[in-house]
Amino acid sequence: MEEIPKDKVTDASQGLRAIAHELRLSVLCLLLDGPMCVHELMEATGAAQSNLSQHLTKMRLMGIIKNEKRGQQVFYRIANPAWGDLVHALKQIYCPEMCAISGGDV
Amino acid sequence: MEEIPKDKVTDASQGLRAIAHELRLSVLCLLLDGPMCVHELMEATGAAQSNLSQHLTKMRLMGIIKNEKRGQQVFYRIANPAWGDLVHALKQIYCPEMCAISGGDV
DNA sequence: CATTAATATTCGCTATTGCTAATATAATAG
DNA sequence: CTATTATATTAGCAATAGCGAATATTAATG
Repeated sequence: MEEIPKDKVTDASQGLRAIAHELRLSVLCLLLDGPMCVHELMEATGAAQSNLSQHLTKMRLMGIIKNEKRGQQVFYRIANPAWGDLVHALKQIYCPEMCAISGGDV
Repeated sequence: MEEIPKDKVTDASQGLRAIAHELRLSVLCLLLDGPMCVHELMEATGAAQSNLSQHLTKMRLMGIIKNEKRGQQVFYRIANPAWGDLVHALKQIYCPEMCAISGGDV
């Protein structure tokens, strides 16, 4: 494997912390399907408004998601599509049966 | 995208927490190249023995790594190779220049 | 058995995280 | 301007995480 410079490991570990939370990971997964506004995320997750807002702020400050104001609503979207690959890898680990691996030697 | 059951999101977020730390992520990356014993990890990371041991224990309890005793040494290895894919996705996000994507439409 | 090397565990402390309740801001409607 | 809706921010607290120092355990060696 490639050597990763120390400061990149620092960045990456901080990025991981930003999604290493049940609610924040749920939000990330939801946003993989496209942008959503806060109250849509509230309904989808069942989270309290203040709590959700704080988590969204944290993810935004860590560069995971971006926001865009439209009228009185704020839409959030994933900043880098590569997070989709990471979530996919996570699925392979925690719900392999969902990934339905067609061909692979054990 | 596929819907992920809530309990799987819980598991996955806990798994992420287990690697969302600079030292633990470093250990994960090191172990991607193969098993290592504790003092090798100490040298490679520069971490204090007690501290490293605590982090290894945490990762082991979370099922990220496994250990095997050989003599008075304990070797650690990654429990699921799919963590390599996840680290790869992380590299795409935090050090894209290292991934040297050959062909890809922007 | 005594010593040393490798690793794990416990303790005490500080720092960080996560949550709720309350309050603030901003846009829109009337 | 007032009220309402959508979202953000702040404060205060409980829970968790992370660290070093000290101690315990386990295996090898003499």
